[in-house]
Amino acid sequence: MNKKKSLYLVDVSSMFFRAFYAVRPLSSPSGLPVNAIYGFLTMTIKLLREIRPDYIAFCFDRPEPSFRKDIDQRYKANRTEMPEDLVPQMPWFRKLSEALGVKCFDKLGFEADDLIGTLTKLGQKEGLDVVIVSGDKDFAQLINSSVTLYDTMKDVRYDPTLALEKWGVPPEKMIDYLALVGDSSDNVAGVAGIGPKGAQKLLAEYASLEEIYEKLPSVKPDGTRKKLEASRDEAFLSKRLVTIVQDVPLDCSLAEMQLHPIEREKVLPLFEELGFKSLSRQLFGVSNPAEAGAATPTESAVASGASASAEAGAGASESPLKPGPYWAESRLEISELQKLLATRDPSKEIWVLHSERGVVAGFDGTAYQLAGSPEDLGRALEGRRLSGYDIKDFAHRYSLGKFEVEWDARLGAYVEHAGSVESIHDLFTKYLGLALPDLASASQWLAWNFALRRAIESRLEKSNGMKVLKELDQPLVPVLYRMEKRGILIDVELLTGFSRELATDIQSFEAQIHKECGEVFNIGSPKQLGQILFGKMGLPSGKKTKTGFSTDNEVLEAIDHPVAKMILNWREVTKLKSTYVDAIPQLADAGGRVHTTFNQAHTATGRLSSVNPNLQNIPIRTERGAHIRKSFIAPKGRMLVSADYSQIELRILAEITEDPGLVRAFEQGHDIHAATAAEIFEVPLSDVTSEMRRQAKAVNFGLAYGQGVYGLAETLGVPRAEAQAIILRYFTRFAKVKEYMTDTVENAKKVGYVETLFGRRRYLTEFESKNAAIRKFGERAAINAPIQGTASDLVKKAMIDVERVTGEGSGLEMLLQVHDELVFEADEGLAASKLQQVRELMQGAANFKVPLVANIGQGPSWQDAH
DNA sequence: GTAGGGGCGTAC
DNA sequence: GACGTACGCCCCTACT
Repeated sequence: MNKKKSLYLVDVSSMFFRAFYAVRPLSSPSGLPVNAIYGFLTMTIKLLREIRPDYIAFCFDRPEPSFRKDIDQRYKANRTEMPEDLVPQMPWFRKLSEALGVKCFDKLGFEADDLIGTLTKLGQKEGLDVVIVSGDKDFAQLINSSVTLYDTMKDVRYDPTLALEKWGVPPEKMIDYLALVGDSSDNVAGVAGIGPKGAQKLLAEYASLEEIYEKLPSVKPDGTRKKLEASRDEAFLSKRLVTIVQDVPLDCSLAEMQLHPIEREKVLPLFEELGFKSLSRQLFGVSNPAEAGAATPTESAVASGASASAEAGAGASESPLKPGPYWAESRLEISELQKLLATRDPSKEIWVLHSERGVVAGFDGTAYQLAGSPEDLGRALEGRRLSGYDIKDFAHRYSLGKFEVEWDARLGAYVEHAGSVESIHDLFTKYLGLALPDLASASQWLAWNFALRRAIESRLEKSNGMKVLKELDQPLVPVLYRMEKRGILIDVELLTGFSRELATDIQSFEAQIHKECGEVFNIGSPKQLGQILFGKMGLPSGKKTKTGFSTDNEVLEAIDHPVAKMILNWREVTKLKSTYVDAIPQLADAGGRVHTTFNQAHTATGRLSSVNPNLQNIPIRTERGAHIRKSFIAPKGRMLVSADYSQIELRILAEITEDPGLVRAFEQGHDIHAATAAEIFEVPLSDVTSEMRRQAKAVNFGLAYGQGVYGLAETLGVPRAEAQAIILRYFTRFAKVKEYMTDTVENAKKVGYVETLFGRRRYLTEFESKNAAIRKFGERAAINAPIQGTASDLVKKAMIDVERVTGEGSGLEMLLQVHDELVFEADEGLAASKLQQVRELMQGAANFKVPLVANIGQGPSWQDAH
């Protein structure tokens, strides 16, 4: 888990070219185009803060031609002129690099590649891990056991093994490979007619270009020998051109390449000139560091047993890199860790932090850099109370057993401000105003994590978010961890068979559609489909999208032509096949179980989301969809159990609004849609027709989303006036609901956020927009978030309660959460009282006036459990 | 070859 | 523009 020091060598030209194309046109206050500069800075900052090299150098090409032009006049002669908007940005790359404290190199007569080659050699001599940052495959020739090539765009690090896999030749043959293949972007000819495959074949047999030509007579007299003969001179010339020079006379020492702290007084004026306000904020936090909440990282008051001699370290405003050593530091074998913890109170907090540099553990005033096997770490932490960042992820990485969460910074930040929380680096910036906290040592890692905790907690206290964090999100972590670890069994054979059936269906639909349309085209391309249906066939087109005709379900359903039906069928089957039937088995483990990951710090409302695979959108509504639920099964001797809340969001709407009509309907246990229909159509419950109920149901569904007249009219397929009338009657009968909507929006505009009944906040900035559509969107989100969010809080609470009476050894284990539904695996002979207990815990998850109702079903598959 | 936006469709 | 919250597939574009 401990590493050699690293030297990062960056090929700057490849970086800014990528940046130029990747970032939309931007200009500075003075009109200078700055998109490439902006992209370059984003990439650089990311590299500095997330990778944190020990040494780093940026290498630049010079505008003058290099020695390669003297070897061959054609070299790089095919290069198109630099884009007009990039030219004035050129001087800035170097200026900014230097301001950021990065050593820069260029040299007349040489290219960046040669400087990188030379510095690579230097780094190796010094015993460093050298990482070349570039997307250019030419550098593969430099790869060896201590040199890797890092393509930031693809986030791949090529070591000798990966390089062999990628280019089919080992790094030491890469020069010969390039000489054979050539490089069209540099106008290096190579051997005409020989491409990657041919070169790989040759180099599998021969050691080098020289050997190939020495033994040319032994090369098979197929086309290859002729091609080689014809291009002999080009091949050797190419080899000279692609060989990176490793002994450029450079006067430099390693010390100069040490990563320096960013000096804000050098950088800020440049950023200001360029108009990079957001980058300034990102790098340095708010302009007044005092506002950042914790510019002075001191020891967290809650940390158990931490060094008592903590003193305030330097504030971010003085030096963003030194939190000061608050903790003693030591290296520790995990076997030793186990001994150390043996006599320690398990309820006392232990910090655990995972990073590229390994694991840091912290307790009793000491930060330990751990060494040893991941499994041993899992055992050593059994039954402990943990603090860190993304503990669920940590638990999976180190196969934890039982544990509790004292503090999870990812969740803390999420509860503090709902919305996607991805990296801890963003949190350092957001809460501490730090661009580059120095995290080189275990104690520094811990010290900054303490500071981060203090900063987030102080905001949580102000917003009353602590309760949500401590009572809902943190206790949920071990529950979700176990659910993910268990996974759910799928019937792979059933899916395989279904996949074949779907393939046949797809073929037949395709044939019919192509015949009907009179030509073969890609039905999956909305563009082609639109042209055929609305252009060629003249069918009635409906809506437009940004790029052309809309071909969505709604439009197709309105078309009275057999081909429209066929396309709808085709869509359904291809969707099911590609998204579910074929994709899910690929994610199953050896035992046929799939393990989703619940993202607990992502949605705007507090809901969970599910990825890899998403098991929260498994089809259910159509007949074919139900087939897919059939393939989620329980193992022999067990059953699947599904427990879902009935009408949870409408009940919450009733609870929040205290609307007497709505509350009464639930208290009396009426069919809520029928009861709503009775109210809005002013008929006795017994006289409600199915059409009235259908309309009321649509109104009920639309309500929580802030649906308007237009939307309801669309859903119901009635004129706007009629939809308007229905809504009007609804709001007359359920006046408190109307009041809630008005009040919520008004209050949200005033305070900038909305809250769930549990106190979870969602901040809304849409009201400040000049765009009316965006403001309207904010209003609907304000109406919806408390409802959806309260439901989500409630289910989280239920899960925590339920897990206390279920889990390993109980005969009933929770596997999935689908917003208002919990899915379990149960022993076949499980006592009915156990399920009743689950039901009651769900119904009692909150102390509401409105009754909560949960229904439980069971069966051999998820489909049957409903 | 590939990354990202767009279109679309699935769930609650 | 018109219904909230998600994830993920395929297509297309514009880059390498």
